[in-house]
Amino acid sequence: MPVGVAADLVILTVRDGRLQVLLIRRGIEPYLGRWALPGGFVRPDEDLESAARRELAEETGLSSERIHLEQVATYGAPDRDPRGRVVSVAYLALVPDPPAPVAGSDASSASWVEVASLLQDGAAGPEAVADGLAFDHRRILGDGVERARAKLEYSPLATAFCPAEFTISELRGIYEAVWGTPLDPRNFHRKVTKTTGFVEPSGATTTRDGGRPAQLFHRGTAPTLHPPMTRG
Amino acid sequence: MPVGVAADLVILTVRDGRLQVLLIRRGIEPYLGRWALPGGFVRPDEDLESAARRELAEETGLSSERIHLEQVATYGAPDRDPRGRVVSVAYLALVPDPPAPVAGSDASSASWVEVASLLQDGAAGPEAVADGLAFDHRRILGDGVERARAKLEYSPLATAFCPAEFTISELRGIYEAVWGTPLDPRNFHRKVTKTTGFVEPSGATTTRDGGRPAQLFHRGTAPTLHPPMTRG
DNA sequence: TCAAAAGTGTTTGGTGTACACCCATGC
DNA sequence: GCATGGGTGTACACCAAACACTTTTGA
Repeated sequence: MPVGVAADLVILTVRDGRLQVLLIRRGIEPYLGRWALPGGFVRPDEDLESAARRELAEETGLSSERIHLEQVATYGAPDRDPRGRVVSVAYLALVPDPPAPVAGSDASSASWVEVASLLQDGAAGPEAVADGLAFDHRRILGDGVERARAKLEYSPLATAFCPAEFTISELRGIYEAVWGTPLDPRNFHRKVTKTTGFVEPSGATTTRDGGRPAQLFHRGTAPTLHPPMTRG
Repeated sequence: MPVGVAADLVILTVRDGRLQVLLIRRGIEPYLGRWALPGGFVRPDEDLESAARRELAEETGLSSERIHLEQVATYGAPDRDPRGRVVSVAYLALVPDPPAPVAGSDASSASWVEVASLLQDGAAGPEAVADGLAFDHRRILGDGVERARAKLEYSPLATAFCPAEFTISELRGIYEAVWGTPLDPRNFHRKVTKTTGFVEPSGATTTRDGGRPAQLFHRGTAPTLHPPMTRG
């Protein structure tokens, strides 16, 4: 059975207060000209996660080491790729805001696209993005986003969207963008700072968000959140 | 790149109040004579989940349709199988208590093994089960069990371990076996019956557990639990 | 009548939510 | 001073843990 194994990436970021995903405009058939998740085949002696990290570096130029990357699921319907049997292992990557708008490596171009416009209920309205994503990438994107949303509740994952130092407001902005709901700034502040190991004060302050100076924090060490954050 | 794609199964049940997993005694090299998770290669025109269901039926004789089955993760380290490159998609199956003790299809034998004895901290003590599981199956088992433990909290998954009709005590026994902690029978009863959509009374009662007759319930329709069950 | 398990009531402390209020800066 | 966002205090509702207590069966 000749089977290809690919690693596809759901690379998420929060820009302008909205959740966005990195997509590639396909330069070859099938699905020429359509948007697709970045990815590629796993090499003969390459681990699955190594392949995902390599693709991530190729597409974003990010020296992947510090980027959060986790496996989401594997997709293997026999007819998911018209070229033949391809099993795709999907990875979720979370990157802090201002990663270079990306350099197209081959004849394809990449860009950040708002997730909300891709996941409209119903089959990706035509007015959204062309005719929707290539292959089964809409489903993969949906699963990846759902994973991210769920993990924000019980893990400190939201900090993976932030630069090394951030304010509580900025962290709240991540939650609001990913969940799509407004949160009470005061209760959020209390909750985050009282959950041990979530964030730790760096001592510095900033006024970049306007108003009274805000304390800067960096990620804590807790692997899970007790108690969890609750969705609006 | 010649790559084999396999589906491996973590088949869990609760028997005698303890969490057990179905293992196969390997009849061929490599790892001849060692315990391993049941599984096999995905066929050319077969979906991944179909392959998992087929293996499940072959190993347990269970007409898989009503069995809970979900994908857990995919394992693809280049050296995980000495025969060559094999990427394995692991599935978690939960079966109600008394599935036939299994009929060995080929030269191998299958049996239920207590999970606790396989996952002792440290590298599976020698006294546990032979020299531990074949391949990277100990890790796969660990991931599968962790998935099950986590999902009991926020989903009605525990009912997948139960027959069509069950008492609240029996359901509690599932939680206690999977989590490995005792739960207060009174608070558990209240919590389960008050969480809408978790279980629904069938009207009948039974005294099979001794004492006062207990109401029988069947699974409800809620996909998730609000509020979640909490681990002791 | 007793043991055993089912199920209910009640108390108590913790936690999430809503919102009033004060603080520290830029303009 | 005033607008803007940062951060704290507090009242109330709800929920979970602990456990006393009643109910209904089999032996």
